[in-house]
Amino acid sequence: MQAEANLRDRKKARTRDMLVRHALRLFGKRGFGAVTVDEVAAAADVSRRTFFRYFPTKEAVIFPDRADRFDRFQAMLAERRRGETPFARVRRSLLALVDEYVENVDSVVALQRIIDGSPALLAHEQQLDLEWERAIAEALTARNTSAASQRRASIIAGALIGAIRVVLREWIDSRGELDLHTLGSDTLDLLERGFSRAN
Amino acid sequence: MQAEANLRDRKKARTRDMLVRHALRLFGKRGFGAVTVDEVAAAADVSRRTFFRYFPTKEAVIFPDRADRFDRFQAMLAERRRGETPFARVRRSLLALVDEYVENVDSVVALQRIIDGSPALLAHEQQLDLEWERAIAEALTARNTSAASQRRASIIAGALIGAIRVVLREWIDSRGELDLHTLGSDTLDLLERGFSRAN
DNA sequence: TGCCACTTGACACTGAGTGCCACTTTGCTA
DNA sequence: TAGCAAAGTGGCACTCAGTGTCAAGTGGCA
Repeated sequence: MQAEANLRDRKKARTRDMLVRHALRLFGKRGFGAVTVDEVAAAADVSRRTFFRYFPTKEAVIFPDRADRFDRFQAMLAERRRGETPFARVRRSLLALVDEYVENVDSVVALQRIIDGSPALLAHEQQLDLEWERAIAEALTARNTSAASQRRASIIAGALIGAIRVVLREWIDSRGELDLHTLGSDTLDLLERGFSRAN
Repeated sequence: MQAEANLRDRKKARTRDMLVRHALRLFGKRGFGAVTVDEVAAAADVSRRTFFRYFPTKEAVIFPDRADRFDRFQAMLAERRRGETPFARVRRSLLALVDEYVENVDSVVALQRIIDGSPALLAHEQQLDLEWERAIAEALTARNTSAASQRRASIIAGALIGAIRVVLREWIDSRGELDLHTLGSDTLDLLERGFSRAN
């Protein structure tokens, strides 16, 4: 993104990276709850106060680049193709993210192990999903802005996120053994066709 | 439940009730974040330490009887009727809760207003939904215990909870103007028949 | 080089949550 | 009904997350 950056910015990026790296290392070794922010800061060789200048909370250091992924997802949603239904656009955007996950199985699995060890992190993770739900709901609303239509879009978005959460969880629990692309595709089919149909 | 209770138990119930009552009052007036546990405890005329003997966290005092509702839901799920499909059983159990909500619109709306004012409470609320998701997934699994079948049940449960969350939210935002029973029923139809069908 | 803006560290403070212990209240039995 | 054991409570000290403030350090740029 920012190929050119002055020394100041490079230092900041480096500090941030150090904090994330050491946080993940320590949390992975001893668990999220058993490591204090002081320790993370000390490991990254900055003061405790500086940690909180880079991350608003202790939890936030665990989710350093979720915002980027979300941005990519939104860019995908914005890209409209002729003859593509709103739902198809959401499907395409979601499935496009599959490769990102598959390519990083190991780190995703390791991260999830840390998250599962802390209710605070699990809660934080779910909060982040709300953004996705809103984005999907918006993408599905199209131009028809009747209240009922908007409601329907929101409900579908909620169901999608709920289902996707489970699918990702299953895939991670299988340590990447399952085929995430098939799994995701089947799940979208399931929701599109309805539970009552044999699929 | 426990019609007979000795003095000790009655005192405990009373203290707990006082804590909940004053917490809701103070949070409702000034917001969750602006009220300290000390103040709640003082209002209920107990020590801060005692507050934490009744509730594990500050958040917990907001959700005092969710466990009861969940128990009732599970009891409903356990009640099997002949010729009833698993999905129909879930539908019946969910719709049975509608009246509970409708009867208490005002307190539900007031509570939601408090919850919406605090990310911590929103997160806590979502965590509680996971129990429901697990219960529904279990109810849908029936006897077929193949991995694929269990996965399908979990996915459907996730989608259901995701959709229900949105529906409840819409209903609360309407301050109970919408017909929750119709809304819930339509939503279950939507999921059962699939998004692609015109409903 | 020197000035300005940005970044950092140190310190003090608030509030949530926990362990511990002494004290009081309640239940129960001899 | 006296007295003991158990349950409940208050107070205190402590850890840790998170915030405000300010002085000192460091890089950008003319």
